[in-house]
Amino acid sequence: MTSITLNQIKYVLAVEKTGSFSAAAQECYVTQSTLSTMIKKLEDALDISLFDRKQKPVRLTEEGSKLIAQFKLVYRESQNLTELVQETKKDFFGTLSIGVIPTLAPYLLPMFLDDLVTEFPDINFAVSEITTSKIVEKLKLRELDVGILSIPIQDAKLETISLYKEEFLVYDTSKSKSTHKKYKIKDIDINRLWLLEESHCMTNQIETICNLQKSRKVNNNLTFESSSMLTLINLIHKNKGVTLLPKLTTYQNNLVNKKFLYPLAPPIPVREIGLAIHVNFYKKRMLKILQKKIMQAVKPKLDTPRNIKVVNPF
Amino acid sequence: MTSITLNQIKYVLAVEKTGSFSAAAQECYVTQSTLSTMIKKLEDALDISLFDRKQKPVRLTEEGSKLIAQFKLVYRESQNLTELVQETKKDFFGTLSIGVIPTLAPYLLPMFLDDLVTEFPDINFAVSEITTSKIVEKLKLRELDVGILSIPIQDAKLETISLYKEEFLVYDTSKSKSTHKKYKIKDIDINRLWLLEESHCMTNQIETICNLQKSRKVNNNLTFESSSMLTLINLIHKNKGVTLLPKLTTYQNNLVNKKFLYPLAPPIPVREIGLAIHVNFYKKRMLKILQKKIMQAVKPKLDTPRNIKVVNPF
DNA sequence: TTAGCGTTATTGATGTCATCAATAGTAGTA
DNA sequence: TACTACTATTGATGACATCAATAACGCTAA
Repeated sequence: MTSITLNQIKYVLAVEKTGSFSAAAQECYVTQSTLSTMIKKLEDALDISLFDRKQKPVRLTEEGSKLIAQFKLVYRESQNLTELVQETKKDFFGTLSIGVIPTLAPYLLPMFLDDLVTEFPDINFAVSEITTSKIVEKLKLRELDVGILSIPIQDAKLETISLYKEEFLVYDTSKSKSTHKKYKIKDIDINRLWLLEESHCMTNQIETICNLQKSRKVNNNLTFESSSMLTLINLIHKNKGVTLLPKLTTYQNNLVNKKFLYPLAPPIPVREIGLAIHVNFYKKRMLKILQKKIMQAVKPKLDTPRNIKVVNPF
Repeated sequence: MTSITLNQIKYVLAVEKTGSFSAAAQECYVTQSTLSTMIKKLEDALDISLFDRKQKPVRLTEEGSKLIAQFKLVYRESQNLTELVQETKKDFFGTLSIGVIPTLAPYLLPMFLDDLVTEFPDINFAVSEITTSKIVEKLKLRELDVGILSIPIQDAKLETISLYKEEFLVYDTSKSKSTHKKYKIKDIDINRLWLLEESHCMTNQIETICNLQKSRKVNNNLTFESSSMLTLINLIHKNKGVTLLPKLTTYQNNLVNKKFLYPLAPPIPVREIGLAIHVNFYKKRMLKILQKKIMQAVKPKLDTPRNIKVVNPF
């Protein structure tokens, strides 16, 4: 024996309201025969006649009258559940912990974070600036919800969502802009190349672009290790050095002097930035919001060149 | 998009309670895969993850936690509805209007009515003693719920339920019992035959049994019209008359002298008594109760002879 | 590191149920 | 009697729930 369904209840209430099977069927967007069959099926299951069809309009039986209030209550509460679901989906609440790599945080976060925090006041955003390896580790331990980093990353337990592609520009303080139209990779004076310490993907990416060997030293008697873009750029200024900068790092960045920026010749090396989550991450809707906010903030500031080469961060 | 079903709610509550999909599946008497699929289906429809499967035991998500109380409420109210249905089926309430023919009422009603009224105090029994034609008319007008009468009756709008068959006995006050073993139809002295007025089925039945013509007078200068069995029998006593009596009229009836009763030879004429209702009568459960009560009261008091002939009441 | 175990997810086949179109049946009216 | 409006019934079909089998995953012990 099958139990009462909410659909059947809906049909019963429609007949009670309209006093007509055919009108009720219209209200429920089914045919009259469907509604007739389903109400009969319910009556048979209950072993109770709910309606007296011979009366015009159709009326409840005495037994039907005794039950109708409870039918209404069940249906109302199920509607309340549906409404509560919709409200729950509208309201974002809880905590979203975000890890951002240091070569992104200073330029990307200001682009969207204030807007995000304002629009979703009930969400507790916990943002930390950590390297890719830390992000991966914490994601896997489920101590972090989402990372914003350079992709692809290869880990079976993680999943990534692409946000945008960002070209590398040459930042060469030894030259003036009028000298070169397009800077070729081979034009880079690797003896003046400055990089962040090795835990940064961007470092790996630049080394890949320039075909550099690992464990390279800048000068014969100097080992430079810093995680700070600020330090890096100031040293470049002082020593007429050169490095590669992702395009967004140069956007509205007073630290970077535009006259030392050179686009590279195609295929233009780019880094791809995305979100990373654990495969069983369940706050999917917050993720979507984050994704949307970032892309909305970034897209107007980036062209997407045609002839590009995504540089692997490892 | 399909809406939430009570079955899905049941599954969700079982998982919330047990903290395990497989345990919940057992509780719901379905396989784990069914339960897993259906909960996933619900989550997809709602676009909300209700459970965090990675925790052991399985736990509600924050969103799930916000919704679970309402899930419980809907389910509880649907259970309340089911319980109310069962209660409604147990309780008999309202009015049952019963029409009984006069040749039955005096002997049949005392057999079961007190028992019936006592057992179902919430039912309002409205019993009236009226002839078959009045019963038929009122049934069709829906002014009467059920008639107790001699069947068959032919009417497309009515439906009958057989209760029992009741043999006719000869009641002949001119003879002593030792004279005849079995009374034959042809032995009836039709000149001393007394009958009720013509609106009574029993009168028609006796005339059919005895092959009498209609509009017959008892005596040359006397027209006898009465609806009262009491009058009939008293006149028979006074005039050494004869009539046919259904067997139940003779049961524990001090008015009838047993020594004047004679069984008839086979094929024994019988009248069949039954219930009549309108085809759209909906108080079926009360009807069943009435049927049961009558048959329980009558059956021990009637043998069912083998060689019988049902006499049509018309 | 591997094997084993317990648990959840997925998939294809199958049974069950809801639905519709067509039509029968009913009652009322002109 | 014909027509109309309404409810019931029936067979075909599409949608859905279910199961068996197996994959995938995580944990633990050897």
